[in-house]
Amino acid sequence: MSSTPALSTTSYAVLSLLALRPWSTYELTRQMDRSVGRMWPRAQSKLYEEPKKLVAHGLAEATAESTGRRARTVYAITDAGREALARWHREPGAGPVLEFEQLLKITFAEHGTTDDALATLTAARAWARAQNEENLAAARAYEADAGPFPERAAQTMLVGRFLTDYYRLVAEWADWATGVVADWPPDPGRAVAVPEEMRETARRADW
Amino acid sequence: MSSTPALSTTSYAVLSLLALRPWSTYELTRQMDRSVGRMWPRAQSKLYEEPKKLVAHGLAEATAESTGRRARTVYAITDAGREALARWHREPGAGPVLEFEQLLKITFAEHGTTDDALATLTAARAWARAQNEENLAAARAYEADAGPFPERAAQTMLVGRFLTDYYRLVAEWADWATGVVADWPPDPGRAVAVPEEMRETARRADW
DNA sequence: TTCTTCATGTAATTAGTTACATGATTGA
DNA sequence: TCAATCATGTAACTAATTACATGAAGAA
Repeated sequence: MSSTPALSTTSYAVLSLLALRPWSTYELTRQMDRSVGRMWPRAQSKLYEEPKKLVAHGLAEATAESTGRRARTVYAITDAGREALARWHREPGAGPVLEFEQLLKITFAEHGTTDDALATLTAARAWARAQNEENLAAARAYEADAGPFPERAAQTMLVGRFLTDYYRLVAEWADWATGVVADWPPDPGRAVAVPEEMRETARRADW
Repeated sequence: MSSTPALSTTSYAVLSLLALRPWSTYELTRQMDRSVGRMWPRAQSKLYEEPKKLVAHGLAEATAESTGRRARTVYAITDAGREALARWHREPGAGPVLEFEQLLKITFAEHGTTDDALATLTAARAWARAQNEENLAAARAYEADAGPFPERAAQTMLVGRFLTDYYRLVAEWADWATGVVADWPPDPGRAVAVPEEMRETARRADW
């Protein structure tokens, strides 16, 4: 009845990090940027709230520390927290949710110019390249046995494989689409679908 | 100063649909489910708000109709709306944002059991299969020249190709990961990364 | 004629982002 | 010693979701 608000997936994401080791809130935000944010992106300020919720539920403990006259809070998981995590893992979870503004623009390309569409595709390509940069660095680190949390390499590899293939998918799609759009007339409203590509698309959907 | 709230990507998504033809709000929600929702998923109630915002900005017009004693509202784009769309297309837009709870669970698989992880992967596989079902139906329809908005086939194909490859990526990843996890001991905390797969992951990231 | 599903909409709530503020540390 | 960046946190706001409500149309 009295209510600490219910736990969300974001709560479990933070709790999962706390299961690794204690972190200060700022450290959590950094870690989120690098790792978890790839599959569960959340704003920094959210990461200042969630640990408080975890404490209210008894899943984490807060310790007040200080650097000079400035306070900081370090959070650690509790036994109840580990149990809550285990329960969470027993549910299969939600499938991927994609938000892709650039793809939305391509969908309705006829309201812009062909050059607009090409620029959009170039931006998508650049995005994939930039994401992959960090990904590649991480992969190399693990190969050289220098990745963080080496005892978790098995899990990290599963995730790394997905992300790698995902970034590559975006890049390859953007390259292919650029080739297709390059043959469009200046007004995309007059573009005609290439029959061979239509067939190939249908073929790929058939598995 | 006085403020109709600013336009969001969701606003432009709705406006793009209105550029195709006028729709009632309910029709918009159906259309969103089938097409645009794949790359820009939004709750139904949102789609009742956005058109009002478009009207306030002068980008759409509302017409009150009725079915019996029940009112309904049909929205149509204005010339200013088309110009706004064209301006929107001049900006390259944001890259894809992924939210993938199942991948998050796999990342921290050590807090559940190996069976939990396998169940999560099975769910991911099923999700991809289900999504692809509709996708395949649409691809076949276009192949048979029976898709909606045939004059937009060129754009539809670009988008269809991305989604097809994306769903397939999820399925293939889930299959591969299932094979890997099947060899884990019951406690994923004791799982060891397969060196050959590590190398392959790094190799794939290198493009 | 009743049940179910389609169709239409609003209200309440929550999740999340943007913007701001400021102390500590480092390096030019 | 000043500027820049790292570290820490809150406040205000907005976007989005969940839940609800109810009329119309078609099926049993």
